[in-house]
Amino acid sequence: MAPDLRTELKQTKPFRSLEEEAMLNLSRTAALLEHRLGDVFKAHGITGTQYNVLRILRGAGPNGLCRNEVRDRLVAQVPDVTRLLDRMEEASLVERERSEVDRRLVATRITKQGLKLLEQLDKPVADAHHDQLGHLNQTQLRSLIELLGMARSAT
Amino acid sequence: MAPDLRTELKQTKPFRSLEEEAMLNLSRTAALLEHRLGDVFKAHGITGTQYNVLRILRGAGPNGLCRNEVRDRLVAQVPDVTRLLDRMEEASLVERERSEVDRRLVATRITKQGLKLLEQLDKPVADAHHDQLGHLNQTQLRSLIELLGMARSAT
DNA sequence: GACACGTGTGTGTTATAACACCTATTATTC
DNA sequence: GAATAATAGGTGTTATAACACACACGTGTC
Repeated sequence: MAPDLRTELKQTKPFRSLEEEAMLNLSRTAALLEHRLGDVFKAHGITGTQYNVLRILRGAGPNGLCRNEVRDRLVAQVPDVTRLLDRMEEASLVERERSEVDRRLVATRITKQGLKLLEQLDKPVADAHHDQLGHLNQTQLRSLIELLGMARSAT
Repeated sequence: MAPDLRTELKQTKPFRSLEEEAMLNLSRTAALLEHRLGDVFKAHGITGTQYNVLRILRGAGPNGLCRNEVRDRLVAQVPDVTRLLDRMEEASLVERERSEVDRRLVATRITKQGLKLLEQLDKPVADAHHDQLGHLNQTQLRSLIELLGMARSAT
């Protein structure tokens, strides 16, 4: 049932190592699943990264977070958080206010409209996750999560 | 040792489902590993996607492949393969020639320079793979590959 | 051989990513 | 308390991704 990546990509040559095979499987799987998930976000006018920011800010509460804190909590590394937030502010999903205490800081908060959008997305996103990974049982999901965690913990 | 993603991202709320946790782990792991691998490519003036194209064309041999065949074999989905190949042709890594048999087709082949670059990259890329995933044993790598394959095979 | 259709490729445009650099404010050192 | 470093944020520019569209060629049908 589980398709072999080499067949999937019509590759003629075998992988040179198990590490290489794992890395390519990882890239392809992430790209495929993110692409499908991206369709859900796109239907609501945002990108996956923007969805991530909204969830981070919802979790942060009414005080909001400054730019670098948002950056550090993003799942994927984004070098230009300023303009990402610019676009979201333009879309009225977040609001920003310079701190009075430390005038270097700019707190970013999620707006009511941003919260509303997130609520609308909660179910379709959960459905998409279930569609894509629901056929793995709990043991398999836990094992996958564990192995991915190990993969990130290279010395 | 394997870090918990929730801690890693300073998340206050638990994941809503195992599927969600697996998806986020997948995205983050792929982004991290691809980013580090990207540094290797960047040091040689190309991107990860371009490296992928070179490997595809090396595997295809002297007849080359047409654009859509390249597109279908790419690990990640790229909508604009034409200009990707334009840039690589500009860099003398590939060459293109319109087919005499079917004048719609344009065969793309890897050049000697492209082959040379690939050879230079073979070792550093293998090293990077080993650095990043070498601490997993064979059983773990096979298990990871198997689970990722299953994740791609959603109905 | 004229027509509709499918396929392969390329183009125009906009949005975003990526990278290097710059400014403002605060903390630190002497 | 003046100089220096460190931190937070923003800007300018280029490259690439993403999307819709248009053109060229081949195939099948009548």
